[in-house]
Amino acid sequence: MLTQTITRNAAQQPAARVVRSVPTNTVSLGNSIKMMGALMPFGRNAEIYGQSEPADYLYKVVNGAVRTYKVLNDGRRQIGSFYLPGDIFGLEVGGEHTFSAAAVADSKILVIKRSVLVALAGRDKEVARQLWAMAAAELQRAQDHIMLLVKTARERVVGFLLEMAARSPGSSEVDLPMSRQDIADYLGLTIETVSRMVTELESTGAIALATSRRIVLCKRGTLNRMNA
Amino acid sequence: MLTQTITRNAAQQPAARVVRSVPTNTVSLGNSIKMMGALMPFGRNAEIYGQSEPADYLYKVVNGAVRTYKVLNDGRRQIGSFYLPGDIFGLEVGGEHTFSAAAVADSKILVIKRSVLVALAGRDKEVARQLWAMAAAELQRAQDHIMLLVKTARERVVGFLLEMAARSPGSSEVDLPMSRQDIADYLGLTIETVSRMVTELESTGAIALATSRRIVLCKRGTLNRMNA
DNA sequence: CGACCATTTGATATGGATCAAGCGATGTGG
DNA sequence: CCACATCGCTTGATCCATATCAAATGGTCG
Repeated sequence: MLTQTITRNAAQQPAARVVRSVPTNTVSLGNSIKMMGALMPFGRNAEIYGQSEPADYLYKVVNGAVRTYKVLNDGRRQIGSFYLPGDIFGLEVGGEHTFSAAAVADSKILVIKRSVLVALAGRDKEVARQLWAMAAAELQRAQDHIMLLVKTARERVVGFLLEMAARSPGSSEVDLPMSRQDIADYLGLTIETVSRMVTELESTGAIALATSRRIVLCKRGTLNRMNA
Repeated sequence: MLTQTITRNAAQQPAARVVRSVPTNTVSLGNSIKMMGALMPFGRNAEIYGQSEPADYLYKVVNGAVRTYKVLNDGRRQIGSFYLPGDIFGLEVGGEHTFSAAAVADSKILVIKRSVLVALAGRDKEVARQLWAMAAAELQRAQDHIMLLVKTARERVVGFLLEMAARSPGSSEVDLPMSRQDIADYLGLTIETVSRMVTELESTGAIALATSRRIVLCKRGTLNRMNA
């Protein structure tokens, strides 16, 4: 075992906790809610929040990408989810974060005070509905992840690519913001196995690599069939 | 692959959908809500609801045990969760069930109309809070499950036993209502591997088997350490 | 008692991990 | 602007954990 790769130091940006009196700008959260929030930049690998810190803020990815993850006692890292532009993360049901969060690439993140939103939800049915929808999305994500993790390496990689494609604007071409190591830690595989599976898919013509991070899904039927 | 074991027919009890004018009895749901519901018996392996059926009811295990699961195209079965007495299941965020549910052993299940509860939640803050807590528990379960699935076979089995122990009344002795096949399908392992790991744990004295379904956790420290 | 089902045990095969090295791109300092 | 270090990714060789295939054992119910 020992997938290692403990996020090496990094964090050159101020941590999210240090949100103080930043100039508030009105931005849309979810679909219809207009919320006050602070737009913060995070450098690649910068920590946004840590596991078991109080979950006082919600975050919306404006651009870039974010991963949530846990590091086990022995150093193995498991990525819980990736969040792409438009996605909201950091919503916890309990009082504190169950995962840590870090920027996968340089990102701009909208930071919203949780208490504001929760208070609002108490009065506004629509806000409450959206909070529910976020929790729902989170649960769906986790359940889909479970189904991925019991498959073969090939199926996991295919499943991952299809998932990313479904979440991307141009659905036939995927731009992966994360490294092979991130993918490996998400899929419970090693970096070598991920790489080999990608190579294999390419050699069968199921996908094509514009660059190692930019993948074209050629044979959608084949891929969908492999997704079992 | 091919863990197979497609739940063989079974279902000798009327399906839950057929809930009609059953004599309603008042029973406690969660902690404080008193709800109208129908108590229904389900025989071992009887289907309670099927995947992608409308989620019109909530269910509370009164006694026995329930599994939720999905069957993949190729026949592999993945169990999402086990529910023990006191647990509530069947709450979906969307309109329909994302898993199927079946009784692991002969069980009595309290069936509650969802619409009644949701309507009530609109008026009663406490009910709304409890619905939120249920969703939270569900998410927590899924996330814990993800962390289990990336571990070694030994760790998964240990993690499973500790989880079951934590949820059981007498915490040092566990009565497993489910078969080895159920455990295997929950952990993403084969029945043989589960059996071997149990045998191994027994031979090292970490656990003892009263019967194959009744397990005593002897060396809790050792087990916790293996749980990484 | 005998049939059936769940579980265990054994022998072998294999998918993915591990160890190791090579390669290409990116950026940095001289 | 080039030389070189670094980093991310790929490729290769080997090992090992778990799956697979097969059979024995044990418990339960008619």
